[in-house]
Amino acid sequence: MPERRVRPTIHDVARRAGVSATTVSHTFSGKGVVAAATREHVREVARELGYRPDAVARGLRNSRLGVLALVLRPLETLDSFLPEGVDYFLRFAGQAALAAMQLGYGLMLVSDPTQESSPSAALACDGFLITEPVQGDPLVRMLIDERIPFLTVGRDPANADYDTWIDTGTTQMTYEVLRHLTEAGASRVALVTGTDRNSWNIDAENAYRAWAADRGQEPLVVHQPETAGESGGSAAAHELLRAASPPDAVYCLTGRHAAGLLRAVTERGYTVPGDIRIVAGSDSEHSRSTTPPITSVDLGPELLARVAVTMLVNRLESLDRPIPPGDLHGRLIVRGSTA
Amino acid sequence: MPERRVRPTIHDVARRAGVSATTVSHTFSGKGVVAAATREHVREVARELGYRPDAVARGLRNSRLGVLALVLRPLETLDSFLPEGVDYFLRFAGQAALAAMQLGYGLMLVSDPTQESSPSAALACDGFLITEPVQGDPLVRMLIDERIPFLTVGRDPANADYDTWIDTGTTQMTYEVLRHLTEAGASRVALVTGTDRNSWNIDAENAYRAWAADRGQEPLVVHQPETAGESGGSAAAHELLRAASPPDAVYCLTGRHAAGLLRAVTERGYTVPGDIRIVAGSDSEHSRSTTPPITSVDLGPELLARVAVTMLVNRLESLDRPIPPGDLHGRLIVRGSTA
DNA sequence: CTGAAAGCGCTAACAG
DNA sequence: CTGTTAGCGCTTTCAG
Repeated sequence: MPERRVRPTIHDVARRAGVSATTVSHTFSGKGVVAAATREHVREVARELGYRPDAVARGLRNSRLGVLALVLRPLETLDSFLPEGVDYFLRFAGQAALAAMQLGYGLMLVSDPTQESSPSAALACDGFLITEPVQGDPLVRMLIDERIPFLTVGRDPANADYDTWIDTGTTQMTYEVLRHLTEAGASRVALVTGTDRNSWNIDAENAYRAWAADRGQEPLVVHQPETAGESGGSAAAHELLRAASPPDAVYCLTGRHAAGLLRAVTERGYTVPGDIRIVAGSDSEHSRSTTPPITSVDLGPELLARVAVTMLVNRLESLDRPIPPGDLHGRLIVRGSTA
Repeated sequence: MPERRVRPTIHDVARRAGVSATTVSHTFSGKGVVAAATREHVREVARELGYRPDAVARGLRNSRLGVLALVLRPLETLDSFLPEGVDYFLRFAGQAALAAMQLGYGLMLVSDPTQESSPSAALACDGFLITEPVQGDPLVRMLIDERIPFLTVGRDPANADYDTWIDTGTTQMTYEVLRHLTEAGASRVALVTGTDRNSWNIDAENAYRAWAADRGQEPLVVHQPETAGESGGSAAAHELLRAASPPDAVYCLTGRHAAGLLRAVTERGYTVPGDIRIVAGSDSEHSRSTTPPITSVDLGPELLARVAVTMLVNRLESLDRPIPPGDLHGRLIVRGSTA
């Protein structure tokens, strides 16, 4: 490996400028008081030398690296080769990175740092963003214990010890979907959820059960691992069609389950949306490109990400930057599978 | 802001284990020689205390943070609110992050670190990945000068001083698209490129001009800024239709230009693909959801990202991990706009 | 095989 | 306003 050229240090600048290292430090950190003339001179010399403060050394002193960590929980349960159907997380990550940049931070994608295997740089981040923490999430626990600032998108369903989470409005959206299905002519709606114990799955199932109870209906719920993808959807289809009173509408929380279910019921000769209406809880390539395309919930990850980053940075810096306005609760995109 | 709980340091472990800090350091870095029994004991104590080496302090000594930086060049010229139609970069970033994780690295999304405004942590990264560097890219220059390992996806068209770049096969793909259009019945093909001076735009235009010259045809090229999006596509349409001999096929390198162009020509009463065939050089939501859907090149960012990360880490560690196999040159997805 | 000592580049006190 | 001093947590000679 080629040796890195030695970057000029604060001492090089100090010597060349005829001042002390402290003065250089102060002119760059803006902390101490430096005469305007001195400051100008130091800046000038630094520019000549190509000096830039070293973030690592700086971070060592003030434990502030200028980096936010992003943990995309559900990605960790997914296969290594990122399948289609996870638009949500990529859109979230991309937007979060941009927002962080604009606030002067880097955004690092990391896997769970409670795992020994994770890059140790993860622990050095200034704050954490966690999407859809799982029930009793060990990372949330650790961050609380270590007093590291963090924010979760969706809450840890088993942890009441923190309030730094963003409500993604799953309950409300579930009712909206159920209403939509009813209006589209469905009389018996089933639910297919994933098996991760996160608030998304849990809140949706609770809302569904409450709704069913309200209507005096027997709830019809199937669980399939998120990782099962389309074949999980197809398995759910078989299970549902065997039921005592089979559904005429299915709400699948994941796009891949929905796509698999659509294919399975179609192959069995049912028409969609004639015999069975289908809605996906997360919009994705998978839901758009089927025949018919699947009515889906667009969770609006872009806005969610911007809001989350802004809130976290506000916490980090005890500031009050305005939170980007807008509805965090997603919207239903009606397509052929229910229309 | 709450004060962080003090993490145990190497000294805490040393004291508790009755050894010196050096020994602890050695057992964790694997560098020196430590008796097996001692090593076990130290590990044990460290576990009790919840000790994990501090990546920042460690990085200070050996300038190795365990983090890869990813610079998505074209994103920087885009509006802050990430528009639809940039699937490519998000898919690339997501996959790169996963690949990096699996090799024990974090992946940090950063903006150009030659800019003063960028988070200074950016400079501390061990290696850089740059997608589509621009002509005479200042970041590439800087990385060469500073001897920081890097890899570009697409080359810097004006910099022959490095060979650590991945060929995305733009030239070859351009010919493939032109052939496809010809086979679809086109006799006069125009090209719409972006204005960023990167190898993607440049190679495509060169290939197109060579192809036109071969056929003794007058080339018909329009440039529109990437940022212009759909309205850029619509502007291109107006320009092309005014031409002395208007095209019966258009190859738009960006998905958003293609979508705008499709709309504009349709509004003017042309049929697609009857009167005009359209191909987009980059697959995206925009190209899929139009009527008709637009034939597009899927650049395969997932594989590109995995290959790039693996190659970069190999360089960093002077290793020879196998490069994920597969064709890096993208594939054409034929849709209604040419069929 | 183990440990003492000397920093990596920077910043936080505190004196001048 | 500026400089001196003393480390942050870890690694690295180099002697035992």
